Amino acid sequence: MKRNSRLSLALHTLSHMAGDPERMRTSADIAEHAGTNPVVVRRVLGRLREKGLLISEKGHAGGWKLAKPAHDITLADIYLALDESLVAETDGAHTSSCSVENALYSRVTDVMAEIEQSLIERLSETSIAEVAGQAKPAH
Amino acid sequence: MKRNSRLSLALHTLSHMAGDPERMRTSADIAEHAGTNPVVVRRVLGRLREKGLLISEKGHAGGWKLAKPAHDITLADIYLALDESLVAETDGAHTSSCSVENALYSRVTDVMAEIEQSLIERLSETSIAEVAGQAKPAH
DNA sequence: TTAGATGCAACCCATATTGTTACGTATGGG
DNA sequence: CCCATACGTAACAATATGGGTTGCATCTAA
Repeated sequence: MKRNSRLSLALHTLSHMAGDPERMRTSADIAEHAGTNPVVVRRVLGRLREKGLLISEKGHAGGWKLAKPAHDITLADIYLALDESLVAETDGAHTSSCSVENALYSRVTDVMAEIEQSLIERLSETSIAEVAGQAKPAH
Repeated sequence: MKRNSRLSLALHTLSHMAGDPERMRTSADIAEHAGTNPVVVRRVLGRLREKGLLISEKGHAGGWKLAKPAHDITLADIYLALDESLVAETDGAHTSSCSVENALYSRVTDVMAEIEQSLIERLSETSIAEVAGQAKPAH
């Protein structure tokens, strides 16, 4: 991890929400707990709303809450919703006249894609409900 | 990958060197091939010299070349020499008063460390000699 | 009707990265 | 002995990104 106060903020916030899913939280409340700014909170959580993880409502009783059961939201869902790929090689083409570079590129790209995939698999094993201290549901 | 033209430059350059290990290359030559600046090349390759992967010499016949056989330099060696850890959580402490955050942090940190380790293992399976098209040496 | 909440745009500031110029230093050729 | 050549390094500009802040429009429930 590195440039991911976004990811930290999202993970932290949703894990808290998992502990009391019906409670509406305002961006101001969340920002205070996370030590940041309401606008920053809305920016980050807005991405998660677009991906269907959160619901936001305006007005008096407005705020944010989970869009589905906490057991159905994994750390991978949050990671993916923020588009923070480690591989980040969506370039596509990359045709160089240098054969060494091409050989290198395909090898490194393969490894990175593989690593990215294992990261997602590992993150998908944990739901925010578990992080919040709730037991894993029996299947 | 993302902010690593450094890593790309290093991998590309050393892979080329593997194809003709005795040839001394100047930073100007390397920069031209890589489409960048000689100073940038010296900056990046300087790190690899510190880690014992390269040798540089000043003066007339000066330049850069591999410090050891190409078969003994893996992609992981280069990755590690640049200190471009994906995990990058050398912070250490991280004691929060929030139990949810602590639980989350330890879980995510574990996963990231594990992923970083597999990346290094995968990269260490390929030497720059192989990228340059040379066969793997029989053990 | 209005207070309180999100949505969003427009900034400022800090940081990291890359490119560039300039100059010091070492080294080998002539 | 010169000096051209190449590295070593500092200093600075340009750019990109991220985060913080302010302001205002919009929606909604009390």
